[in-house]
Amino acid sequence: MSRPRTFDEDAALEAATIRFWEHGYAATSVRDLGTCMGLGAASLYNAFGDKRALFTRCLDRYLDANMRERIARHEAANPPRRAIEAFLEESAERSLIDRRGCMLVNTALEVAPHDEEVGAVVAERLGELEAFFHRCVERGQQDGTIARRARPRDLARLFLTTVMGLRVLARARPEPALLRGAVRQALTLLDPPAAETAP
Amino acid sequence: MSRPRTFDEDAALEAATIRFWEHGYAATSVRDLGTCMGLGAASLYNAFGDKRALFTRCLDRYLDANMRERIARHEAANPPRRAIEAFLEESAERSLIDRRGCMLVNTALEVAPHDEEVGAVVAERLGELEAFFHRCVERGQQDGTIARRARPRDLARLFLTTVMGLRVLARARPEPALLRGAVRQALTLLDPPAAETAP
DNA sequence: TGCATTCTGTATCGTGCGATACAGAATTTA
DNA sequence: TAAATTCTGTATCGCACGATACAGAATGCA
Repeated sequence: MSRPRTFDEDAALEAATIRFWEHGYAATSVRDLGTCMGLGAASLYNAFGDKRALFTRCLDRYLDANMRERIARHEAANPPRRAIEAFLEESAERSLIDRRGCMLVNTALEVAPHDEEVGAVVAERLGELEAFFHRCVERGQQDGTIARRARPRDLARLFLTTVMGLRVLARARPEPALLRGAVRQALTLLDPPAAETAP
Repeated sequence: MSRPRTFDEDAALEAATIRFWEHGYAATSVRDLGTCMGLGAASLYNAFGDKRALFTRCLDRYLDANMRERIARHEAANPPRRAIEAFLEESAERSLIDRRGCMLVNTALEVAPHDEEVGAVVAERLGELEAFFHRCVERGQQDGTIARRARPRDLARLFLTTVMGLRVLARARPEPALLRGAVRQALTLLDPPAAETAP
């Protein structure tokens, strides 16, 4: 009943997500959003509530399409050790290619400290990423591809920290050698003691 | 000649720095600054130029009083390996105690991507921190306190990444076990191969 | 066809922003 | 003491912000 929408809600959300991703929360105005979504102010408020509600929908959308997608993809396609390697390497390469950075990291710094609800979402998603690393380390240690000397909990914590750090560094120093070097060094923690790796 | 200032420029800069540190660049208004600095708008603009010029002075000030001070202090008081350990541990503890996070990290994400000059300052300071780690690793490898298997360049890059990552995580998950675990794991890279540390 | 309902475009609200104008107060130099 | 210069408090500029009001357009249902 009644008049139907003349715009594609999903496409509009996608456009808004990109805008928030590129410019952050505060620096994106409702007029910016309306323009890039192709909506008047009335349609925007009618369909999505206020700016903050739209942002949280975009954040969830981004995290599903990026973080969760990446975890699932690497975990499905690779054995545990390789999944860790692939995730970290992809994080570095994405940071080098895409100047927008990571919306999760941007949000963790800009919004999370001043917004309890957003903060909880960010914390939960960081927990998911940590859990991914933790699973992979445990399984890799079981199948012998990952050195057993490290505690899975701490290793997962460091990998999580490394991903966050890569995203920050990339914003000011998008240098391949820097990011790849950091990843290479982090991944040495997976190697067996090595000392004499020879047969 | 002429009427002298009735305020302490250094104290005013300190107050402005704290404000920018806590709220970031965009979310700090010139009126906020005037209030916390105890200045009218005219005095503020007369003494410091516009908002952006004041910010860059505050950023430099912050980095001198924090990052450079910390590097110098740890490097002067400790042998190289211990300097790295102390710096990373202090980074974690500061992140846990001080909810403001690190102004360098905040700026790297909020301002650097949209401001070439600020971006150059951030990149240069990150380079200083990387150089500190690099020096310590090289010296520690020479005096035998740091394992020789790692490349100093990559190890320095990872430590830099770790510090950045800690600051991000702390904003959304200020959990001692998380930050300390990551630091503990990063520092194992300094240990000799260890192979069978067991009895 | 006509009523109820939901969309959409436009105009506008009140607020706070960065920045400036200006007059008067305070100080040095002559 | 008078002139010149620089500070300071206040008032205000034009603008963009997030949000809303309202009338008209478009649909479903009776």
